[in-house]
Amino acid sequence: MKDSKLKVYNTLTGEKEIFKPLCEGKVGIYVCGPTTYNFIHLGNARPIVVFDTIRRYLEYRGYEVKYIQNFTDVDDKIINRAKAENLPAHELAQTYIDEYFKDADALNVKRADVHPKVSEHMGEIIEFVKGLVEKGFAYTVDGDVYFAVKRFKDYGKLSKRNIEELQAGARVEADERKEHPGDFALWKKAKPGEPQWDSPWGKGRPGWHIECSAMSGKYLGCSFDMHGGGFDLIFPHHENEIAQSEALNGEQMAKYWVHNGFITVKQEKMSKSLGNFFLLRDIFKKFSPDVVRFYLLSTHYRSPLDFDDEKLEIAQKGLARLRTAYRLLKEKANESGLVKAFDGEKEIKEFEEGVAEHRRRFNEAMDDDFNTALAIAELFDLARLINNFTAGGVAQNAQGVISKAGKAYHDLAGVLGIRLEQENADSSSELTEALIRLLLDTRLVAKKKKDYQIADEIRSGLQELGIIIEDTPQSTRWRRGEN
RNA sequence: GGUGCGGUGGCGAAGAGGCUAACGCUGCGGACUGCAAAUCCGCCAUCCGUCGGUUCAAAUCCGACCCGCACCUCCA
Repeated sequence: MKDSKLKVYNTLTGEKEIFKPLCEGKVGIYVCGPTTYNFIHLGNARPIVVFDTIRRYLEYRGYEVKYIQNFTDVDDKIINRAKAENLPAHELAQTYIDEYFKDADALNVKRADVHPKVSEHMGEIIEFVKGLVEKGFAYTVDGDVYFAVKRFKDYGKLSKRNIEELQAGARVEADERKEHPGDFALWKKAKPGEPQWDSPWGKGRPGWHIECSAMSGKYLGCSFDMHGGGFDLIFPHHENEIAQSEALNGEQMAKYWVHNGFITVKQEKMSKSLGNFFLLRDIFKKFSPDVVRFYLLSTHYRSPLDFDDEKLEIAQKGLARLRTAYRLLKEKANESGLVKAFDGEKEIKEFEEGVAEHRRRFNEAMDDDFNTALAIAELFDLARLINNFTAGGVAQNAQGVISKAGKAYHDLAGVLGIRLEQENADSSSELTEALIRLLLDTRLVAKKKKDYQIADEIRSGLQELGIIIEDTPQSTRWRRGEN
């Protein structure tokens, strides 16, 4: 297998570039995580799943990945919501951090190496702001500290705008105290009743952007490999992070800036302000987290992805198809010699080569800017190949290749975080399984007597209970319905 | 107004100079089945927003235009 080159689209340069980590074999990734004032919605889930998949792929390719995702737990929205609910802000934030993990775990998202919180990094943040003031990139006005965009010559390089344009298009009224309308707060003076911390400029709290600069620096260093988030973070959030970090450290903050596209609803961005958002846990009532993850990866991460139930139903069917192939393979791997005396050498060889070919193409797809849509297509092809091979049963002499193929198939799906083993949704006790078996045996007797009415009644009765049965020449197998 | 992204079969979605335009869903035909389910096989875009241009060769490059979306303000 020749080692192809991984290419990544870099927002900074606007091009797909060969991925070359700063330090060979190691990758540092920082992803902007949620502001924890509510359950996460589908739009929040996309970057979480996308970057988790990127991480998994890099690990699969042998990189040692250090993955950081923050929680913004000090913020206006949290404060407002806490007030409304009459709760301490930190308590509210912690609640939704806990809830975040429930959703993310369900989506099969691996935990980051560190999930830093703003509230636990005040020291680093204050030091950072102090540094910027000392270097002359920031100024103080009445307890607030602002970053002066005009003093940072590269300002606008990520979002491709210049400072004059910003001024022209500004829709917010200029704050008279700022040197330039584009200047943003590094530190905000405390208002009564709000969470606050001591600082050289008096009591206050950090601005939004500074946390990511301070925390990424702490865990990944001044310069790291990849920084990710949604498209809407390019400006102003990431632009400002770059300004802060590069002004202070004098070196490039992150080498690759990676941004995912939006989830849309009827072609419009899903967002809180439009009110057209869907909470993940509401979607989970109808579709399993695995289906949601599969759906999110079925389109390239930079393209917009429209949401509606029908799309999820299609994803559900697709995932079921992949799982069926795996299930059948497992089954055949245990039915050795049942149907066939032996498989032909030629067929076995072709099958093995086919599997290797699909793995190669899967890698190629992922190497091309993490093209999960294409990678999934390879999974479908692999499923068909497996179904074909196992169709007539698998003989003893092919058991080895079939279990190897099963492992390869399972591994590739795992790179995308897709679980081929359907978890037993609810506890199916030994007793219920035995009872189902008993019914199926009874049905077989009925079938032998050609009493199809009884046989069909048992089948439809089980189906209503969510049990789907499939007759094979040898016996009858059963499974739980799709989900 | 500025900046960026996109328009591919009934639907979704890959492909970015040259093999029959992947893959999934749907539909149709067939195999298997008592009937199903699952699976397999076959068929379904002379064509890739429109009009020009470059080229031996273009969904793929260039130009103009039309349409949609996003960012420029908290937002993943």
